[in-house]
Amino acid sequence: MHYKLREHIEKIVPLSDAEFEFVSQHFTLKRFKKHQFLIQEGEDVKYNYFVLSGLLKLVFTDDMAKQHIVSFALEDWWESDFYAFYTQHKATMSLECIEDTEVLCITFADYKNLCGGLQKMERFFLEKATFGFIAAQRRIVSWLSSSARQRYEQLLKQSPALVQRVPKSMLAAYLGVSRETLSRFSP
Amino acid sequence: MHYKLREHIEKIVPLSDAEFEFVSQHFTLKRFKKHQFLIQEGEDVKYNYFVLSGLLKLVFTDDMAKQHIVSFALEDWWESDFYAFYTQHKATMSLECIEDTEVLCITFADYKNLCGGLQKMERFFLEKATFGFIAAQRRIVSWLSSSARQRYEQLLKQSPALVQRVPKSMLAAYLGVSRETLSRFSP
DNA sequence: TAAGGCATGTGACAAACATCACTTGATAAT
DNA sequence: ATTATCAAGTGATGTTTGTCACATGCCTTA
Repeated sequence: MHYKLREHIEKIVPLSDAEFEFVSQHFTLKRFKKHQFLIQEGEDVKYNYFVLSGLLKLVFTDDMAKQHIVSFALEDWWESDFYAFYTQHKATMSLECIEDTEVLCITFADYKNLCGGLQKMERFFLEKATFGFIAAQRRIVSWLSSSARQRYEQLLKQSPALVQRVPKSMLAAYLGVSRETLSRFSP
Repeated sequence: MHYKLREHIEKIVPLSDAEFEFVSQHFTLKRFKKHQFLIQEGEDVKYNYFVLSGLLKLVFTDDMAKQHIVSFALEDWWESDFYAFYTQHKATMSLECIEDTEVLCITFADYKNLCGGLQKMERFFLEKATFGFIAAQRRIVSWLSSSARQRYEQLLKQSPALVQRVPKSMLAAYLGVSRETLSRFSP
């Protein structure tokens, strides 16, 4: 069961059958339909999510009610409002389905328990957090050093699969440009 | 020795004297003068640095030879070209002193050794990486949802100590606006 | 089949920001 | 004491991007 999770973890740390059985017990499977919310701004954040299939967007809504896409989550990604999840505060962002999506959920208590019970999993999450930080910092660098058009072209190169699965208006909300400006980039 | 490091770690995990002695053995103390480089773009990244005193800037230089400040490192911060450090690639950024600075250095081999030898330290670094990621994501959100002027005002509020220690031209390079534009924000 | 919703493109104009050139004042070096 | 060097402010001008308005085409659903 959940062979995708096992393969994902074993890219970083090898697991015996018994160890993976222990890991499995901490997760529950959930399914969501397009447009459903996994996290709503202002509510509690019960889970960290591992995406088995489908596509999610993590959205921040500003004072002008304008929506900004902080991150997309495809297959094999972990996603949540991490600040809210790790500190047990209310959500400052929402997490919404762009497509029908299957996820494995883990509560904060189970996350702690899993890391405490199996050192390999602490190492796994350390690796994930480290490279998550590096990826976020690279995005900051690309903001600092490139124009909106260049960032769009980088995205086309680096994530062609994503580009084909989401409307351009969402890519605009992710890149931080208006829909109209992005529309004028094509030629 | 290195009581600052001990206090810093003990904010997250308590340590016995023997445990801290073990931790200490993995670090070496170095001193640098203003304008010296701890990391040079294109070279190997031997260390991750913990800042005891002073101030560093992590700089990315683009194709137009324009310099962008990815991050400042004050007392009690960890800093390095993390991608290069963790993957043992060549540096893509440089790390330079803004003031005379004292750091504790740890090599990648010693980092691995420390995490393997003392589980608490793996938990410590997991906590650091997690909240480092969250902080980077918040900076992305502020890029997406605010103007240059608003980001400057946020910085003035959130890091008044930093603002007083670095020239405005560096704040501009950190915020991603020109020196001249930032200069016109004051009134 | 008709009607509504959504994604997309485009023109006109305004706002934000960058760039270049020049100046001033403070600090550091000889 | 004099010259460099650097931080910082400011005017003039151009580029990039946002906003508003409207049109088109596609898909869905009653």
